[in-house]
Amino acid sequence: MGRSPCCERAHTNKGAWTKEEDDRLIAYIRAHGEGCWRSLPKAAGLLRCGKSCRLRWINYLRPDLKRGNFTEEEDELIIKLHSLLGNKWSLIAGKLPGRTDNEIKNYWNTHIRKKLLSMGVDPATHRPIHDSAATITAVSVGRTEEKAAGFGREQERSGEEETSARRQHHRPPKCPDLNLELCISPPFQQAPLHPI
DNA sequence: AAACCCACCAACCGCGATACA
DNA sequence: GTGTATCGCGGTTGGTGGGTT
Repeated sequence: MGRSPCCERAHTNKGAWTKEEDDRLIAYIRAHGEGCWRSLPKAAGLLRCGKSCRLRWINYLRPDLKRGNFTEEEDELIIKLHSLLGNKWSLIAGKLPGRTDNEIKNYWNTHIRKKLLSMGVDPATHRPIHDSAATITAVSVGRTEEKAAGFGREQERSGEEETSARRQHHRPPKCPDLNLELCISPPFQQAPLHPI
């Protein structure tokens, strides 16, 4: 037996969201709050699967989203956090109020990667590209050899990988020399939307 | 002006983790 | 303790718009 589909595909919309769908979703969450994504589409009168609703809300509709260009400070913070955490985009997003994991992931892949490469830094390992033995990193934060080897190999896109990052899923990063006070929490806490 | 290329980003997919019966 | 449903994450895809030839 396989995993059951997350939604009934025959009766769900796909692709770009319409204004009306956005409005419905916003209105529903304002009234009832987040949660129970599975049943939300039906309750909100949306022909979407719960996953899609959740993504749309988190990545686009949430009122506390910052949007707009990333600042230099945000750039540096992302690089720093990535050197420590690897592709743990949700954790990184947790340290950047108003930014989403998807947004940061996209930004990394389109901007920061190139920026680091142009600086001669391997975005996967945060080491100088032609200095394989060096322990110097692009950012001046402490990190261990073990982490350097374990993180960021995803960029090879060879199928053989995807592994290390995934295997470390939800495992706290080993950073004995740093206390970033990492915790899993929504990127930005505001007063609850729903009056309950 | 048209065709092509490229960068960006919203959205989807698959899977592991977690909750719950 | 086990099986199933649901959530949440990271990787990937595809549409679109802007730039270039």
